[in-house]
Amino acid sequence: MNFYQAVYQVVSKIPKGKVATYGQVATILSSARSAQVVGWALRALPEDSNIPWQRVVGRQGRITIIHPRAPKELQAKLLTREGIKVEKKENNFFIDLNIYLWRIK
DNA sequence: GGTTTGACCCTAA
DNA sequence: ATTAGGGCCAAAC
Repeated sequence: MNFYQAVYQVVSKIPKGKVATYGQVATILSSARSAQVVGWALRALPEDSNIPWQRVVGRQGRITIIHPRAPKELQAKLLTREGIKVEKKENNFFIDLNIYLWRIK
């Protein structure tokens, strides 16, 4: 299994209503400095994928997506639909990690 | 196999 | 507190 597949496995485990950070996913994969590669993996997903890519955000809870087919407004909308409160400030979207961060027991 | 590319993150100032 | 700069690393060429 390649790194991308491993990323998809972890992301699939993020429960609905929670979010994880790129760095967190990388850390789970014992590759703490590969946060950017996690983003790369998600960017490679097909549009009709069933992977919950919208549940991954930046370290500060900010939506950092850059993808023509998936604007950040879409990610914000999908998260809102899952019951997550998304805050818009200055053309950016933020999630309160104190509330919504996925914590592994 | 060297080079390029960033849905990132940490550090220093 | 806020920001610019640079390191990171797997894939695609």
